[in-house]
Amino acid sequence: MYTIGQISEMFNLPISTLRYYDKEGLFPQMQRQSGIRKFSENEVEALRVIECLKASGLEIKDIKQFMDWAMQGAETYEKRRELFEARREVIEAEIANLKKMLDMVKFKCWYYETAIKDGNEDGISAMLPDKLPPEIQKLYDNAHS
Amino acid sequence: MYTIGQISEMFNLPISTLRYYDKEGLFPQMQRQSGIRKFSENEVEALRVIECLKASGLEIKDIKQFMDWAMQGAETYEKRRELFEARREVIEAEIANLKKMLDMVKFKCWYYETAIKDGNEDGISAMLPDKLPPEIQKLYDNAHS
DNA sequence: GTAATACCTAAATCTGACTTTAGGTCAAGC
DNA sequence: GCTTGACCTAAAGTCAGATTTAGGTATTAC
Repeated sequence: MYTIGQISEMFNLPISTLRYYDKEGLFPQMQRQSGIRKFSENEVEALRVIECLKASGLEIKDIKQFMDWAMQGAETYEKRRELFEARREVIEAEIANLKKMLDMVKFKCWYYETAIKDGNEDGISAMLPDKLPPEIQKLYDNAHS
Repeated sequence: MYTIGQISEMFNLPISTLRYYDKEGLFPQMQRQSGIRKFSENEVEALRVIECLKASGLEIKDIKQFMDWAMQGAETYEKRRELFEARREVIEAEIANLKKMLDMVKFKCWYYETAIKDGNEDGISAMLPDKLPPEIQKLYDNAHS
């Protein structure tokens, strides 16, 4: 059993955020001892799921919907499975997009390193759009596809 | 040269968003013809950089700062390089985190598939935390590390 | 016994990133 | 000549996700 302060440190989340999540109904099982929240393993696992659904772009109200389904038991297994299948696709798409953005950023790192060495961007401009060094060309092409 | 409507379709961004970016100073070079915005290759490339910096979590005002640096020329190469180096670290960390979240989501997909097959969660509970099928155990361990 | 610390609530406030509203210009088609 | 469509502005409005404020309780430390 943990206090809200311990959970705040454990997950590196402000206490106010944990209270806000509780108010929004994201810990439907949480117990209290004379008004004070008691976070058990159940809430710790809930918080891991919350972080994961949040990272996938799900809104708080939809995370609450999931928690409500979880309270309803076996009859909502299918809905919950579908939710996670959908989040899986969203996260996979987001990783793919970030990899593309990362290639743009790596290209820009090379770009400014080179501009600093040269003192200007003229040499780089002359190599655009398809006469860049092979490794850099790959980054550039992916970032511009 | 493109109109705002063409750019809106090209980048799948609302026209109001493009006007907002312009108002915030993200297209410092943009020309106009009798009041109407003319997006050139320069602005198209700026928009690719905006999308990339935005994906890395940078705020609009900091993207504007970058555009201001770009207008100042060679004296800000080093600042711009540092910015992209920092964004690179942020994006790499975000990809690593999303991969962990993805493992949690994959674990949950398996969890509910299995619960549906079994009609309950009892069999799964009995395997937790370290007697899951090997592939699933990997997902679970990574998601809970 | 009183000061510090950790918890509590309800309600107001803040923030960033848009989006909508209300009103206007301008060129093309009928 | 007038309607339609695509553009324009400034200012107000929206929204999610917190965070802050203002007040209170309860336990421990000195």
